[in-house]
Amino acid sequence: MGRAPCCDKAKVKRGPWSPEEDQVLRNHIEKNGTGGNWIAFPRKAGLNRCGKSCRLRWLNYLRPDVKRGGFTGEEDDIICSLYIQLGSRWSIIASHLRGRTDNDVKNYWNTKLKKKLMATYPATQTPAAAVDSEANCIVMDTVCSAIDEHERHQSYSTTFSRSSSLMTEQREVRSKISEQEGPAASSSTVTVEDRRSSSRIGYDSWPAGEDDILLTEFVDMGWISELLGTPREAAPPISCSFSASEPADGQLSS
DNA sequence: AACCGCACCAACCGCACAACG
DNA sequence: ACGTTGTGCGGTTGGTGCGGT
Repeated sequence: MGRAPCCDKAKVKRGPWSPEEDQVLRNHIEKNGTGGNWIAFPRKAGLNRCGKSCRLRWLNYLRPDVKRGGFTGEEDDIICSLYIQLGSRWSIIASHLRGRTDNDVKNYWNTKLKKKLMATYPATQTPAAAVDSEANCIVMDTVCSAIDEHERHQSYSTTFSRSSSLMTEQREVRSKISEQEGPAASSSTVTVEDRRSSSRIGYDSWPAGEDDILLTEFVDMGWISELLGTPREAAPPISCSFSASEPADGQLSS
């Protein structure tokens, strides 16, 4: 037996909210707050709506800090970058964008951003950015696998196998550290160096408890802006070497 | 003017998980 | 420890508007 529904769907109003309903909901929250119980909320507020519907309406539309209007190039970058790292964790992605809701971000990705990227990088095309910079190679590979794990990743797997092997390598290092030091100590750091100058251009730690390393933290995501038609200064071609290393405090042995 | 297809986005649905008794 | 309930989330649907024919 499944769980009981949160409300009687035959009795509550559904569909688009009227301005009057919006006003009732807004007024009640301004005076009393949400009350900490959305199921009971519509009865208290005098709305003939499902509690979940009230919650959604407030969070996605009526909240005073909800930002309306088009997404900026900077927001595009953030969404792409986080999607690469996290996948469709829309609530987390939205939390990095002031005033945007998970529903907004999800709709924007599904209707616009994904199509833009797919159109810019058909499976048969070798991205110029990838030729110039290994850093961008890695990002591109991850984008492809994130957008379409089967077709795209296979298309690029030969050219960009580096990122896959790198991820595997990182997991193996972490696994070894865990074996030696225990799960609590299973953290490491990763540096990215410019081979020409041997200078460090990227750095991140890999804290215990994190499932995956966030490689894209290191690389300039500006190329995504270029793809999407919001140009910014192009990153110079850089050769990168990735290596797992001990944290600065040297507590761990590899 | 009417129709059609498409894009957009608000809203819904169902599931997983957390909180609580 | 377990069952119940509320919340949050991601996937999906359906209404609306707009452009093309």
